[in-house]
Amino acid sequence: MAKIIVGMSGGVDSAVTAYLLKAAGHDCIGVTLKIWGSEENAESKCCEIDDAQRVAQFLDIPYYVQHCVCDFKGAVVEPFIDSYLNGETPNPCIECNRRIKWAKMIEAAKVYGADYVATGHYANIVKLENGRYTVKNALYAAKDQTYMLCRLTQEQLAMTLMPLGGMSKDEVRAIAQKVGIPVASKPDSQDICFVTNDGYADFIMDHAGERAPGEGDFIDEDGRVLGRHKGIIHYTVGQRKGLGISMGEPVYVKEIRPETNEVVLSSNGSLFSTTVTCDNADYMGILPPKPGEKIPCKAKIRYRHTPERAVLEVLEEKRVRLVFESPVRAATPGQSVVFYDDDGCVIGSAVIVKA
RNA sequence: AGGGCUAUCGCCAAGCGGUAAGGCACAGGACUUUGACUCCUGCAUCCGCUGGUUCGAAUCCAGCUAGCCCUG
Repeated sequence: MAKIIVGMSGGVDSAVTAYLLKAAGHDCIGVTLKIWGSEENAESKCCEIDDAQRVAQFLDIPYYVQHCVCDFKGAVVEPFIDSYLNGETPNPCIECNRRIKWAKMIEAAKVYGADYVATGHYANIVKLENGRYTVKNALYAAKDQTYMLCRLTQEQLAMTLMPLGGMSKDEVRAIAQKVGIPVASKPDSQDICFVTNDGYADFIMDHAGERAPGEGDFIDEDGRVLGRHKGIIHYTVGQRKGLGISMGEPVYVKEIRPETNEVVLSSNGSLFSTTVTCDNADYMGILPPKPGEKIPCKAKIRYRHTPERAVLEVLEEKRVRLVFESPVRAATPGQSVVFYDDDGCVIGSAVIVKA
């Protein structure tokens, strides 16, 4: 029997996690990180305190709320905005997991003298033969969340439990249903949690102030002006909808150029690339490799992308290049690429800078 | 000023006397931790205007209007 901090979002997954651990005889403490939102309403979808509290009460476990709005702003929201202003499409959840969620839960574990922290993520934590910890694909690929967990540290992984890694969403819901957990039929959350109602663009415009970018030109690959865009932050590479421009055939965002405030449009065909250059590399299942090393792997270009065969080439300490066996579509600057081994274990990750 | 050509949904575009294809864009929905991709559904009772010929016209005729081209 262990003492475990269970991160509770107010959703079904974390509720079932807490239930399972308690049922297994562990001493659970529910914790919700209040990450965003004002006093009254407007809570983030990642920390619906009311629901989380009801679940904790139902399960009869101690429950605490940890306030970390300030840290969250600095570690997640600011970089998120900067990234968009820079023409990228960030994955804020990845940074949030490492720098806020796990950091805070582990802090709480120390405070409450807990041995582990647990979450309702669909992933498995494994200790490899080389002694390192990593996350391994969930049994059911549809819900696999290893992508968002790719930057957790060894220390964090060493004391984390994810009991849902071998379960399907249906099984989890069934358990919640059977046990009578209050949020059993609550819909899955999606979208970035702190962007509540207005959507990304408004959110960024509200927070960017002076730096908010204005309208600019849509151009084709040869530089010809095709029309006007609403501002760089409204677009992401590979996007088709919402361009409002009729070319006879579908056109997609190929590139975003913050320096000139231009958005380059192209056909679907020219969105594919075989090599993807990344920065900010981080390693999980292996020790950081040396420049010049080449590591065969399977890589994911975005959250919903089935891993594809590639070779990871280490260029510099933090800089890598992925060379894919077959071209990948719309590699997007700002998005993380996660490399896996053949067992579905995370080798490491990096952030795309250029396709 | 003469001559020629064109005028169909926001854009492109079929249609050639028998009762308005399609693509793009757009809207709604499904999926989704990229407002992404993808998928599903919807989207001109009307063919520049006015008359005429026909059982029947966007399709033929006349006039008008607009745009383009050529010749002075």
